Amino acid sequence: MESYKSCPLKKRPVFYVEESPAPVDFDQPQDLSLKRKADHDISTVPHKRNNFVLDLSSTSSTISSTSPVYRPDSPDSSFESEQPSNIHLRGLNQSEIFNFYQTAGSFFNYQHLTPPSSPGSSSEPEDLSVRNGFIPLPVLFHGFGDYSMEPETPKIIKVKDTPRFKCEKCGKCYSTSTGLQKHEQFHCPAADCNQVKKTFSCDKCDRTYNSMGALKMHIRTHTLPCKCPICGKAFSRPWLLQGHIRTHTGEKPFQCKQCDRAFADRSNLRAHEQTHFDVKKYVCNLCDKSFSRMSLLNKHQATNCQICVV
DNA sequence: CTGGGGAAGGGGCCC
DNA sequence: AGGGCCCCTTCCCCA
Repeated sequence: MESYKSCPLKKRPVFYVEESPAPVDFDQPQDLSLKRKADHDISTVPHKRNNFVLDLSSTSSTISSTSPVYRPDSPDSSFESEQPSNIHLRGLNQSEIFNFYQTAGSFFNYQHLTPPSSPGSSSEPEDLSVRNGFIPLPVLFHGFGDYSMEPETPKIIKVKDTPRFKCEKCGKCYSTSTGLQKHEQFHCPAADCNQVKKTFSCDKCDRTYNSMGALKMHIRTHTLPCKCPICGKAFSRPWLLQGHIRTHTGEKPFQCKQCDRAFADRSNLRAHEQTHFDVKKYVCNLCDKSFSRMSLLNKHQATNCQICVV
């Protein structure tokens, strides 16, 4: 059983529940949209303590619910307040129970949902195939008090288990392509597969970045979309152009508090301010001489520091 | 030669 | 996703 507790809600795998008595159409891609469907409006749920029954004894997979519809993927619904209080399995063999856990565990997204042993494993759970006609989950949902084993007359809703965006490596399902891309790129901390993180490389210089946004930002250094209206010099970012324009206007908005000097660039002011200190920011750890800039320290250590050179 | 200033590049974060 | 901003860094020039 995978836990997605550490995943942002929208990035968790989503299992889709559709209110319909029709047979499951496994050929159609699952609609995993986070947008609330009109016929699934959570506002129609009269109470939040639902009894769910999964019935796989018929040809179509169904979940029965004593309440109209539970929509865990509704963006407006609170996971904490709208969890079903009971789930009952009916007509399942050991393998089907295990499969239910594999899917419903992600669907309901509760780390509290303890899976049974996989079929054929050494630690077979007790035979729960018949127990008042229903199979209770060994561990239900913490914090929801009603653990009655007797569901009320169920309303049948259909379950589709065909994900639209599925990770081919680990099988996790996502509601959107971007969700899957994020998963493949960075991986949920709770994920147990070990894919290599995807990188985005620049076609022009082969530099690589760990996000498309970072790559796009880098590409601007090649395209240089920001042009100076005065001299025509091009820059990668607007604020670089802004700083450049100050060289034309002579504007120096960053003034030193220690002296009267002013600078067009904040970083240059910061470097200048270091010159006022007896002990400057960048200290040689061998001879204790300090410098206002790292470049000076590096230069010192490379050529001038007698201790370093020796 | 050294230190400082000017200009610019670029990653990361926040909105 | 993109812009703005912060911060650090680098390169070049000059006194």
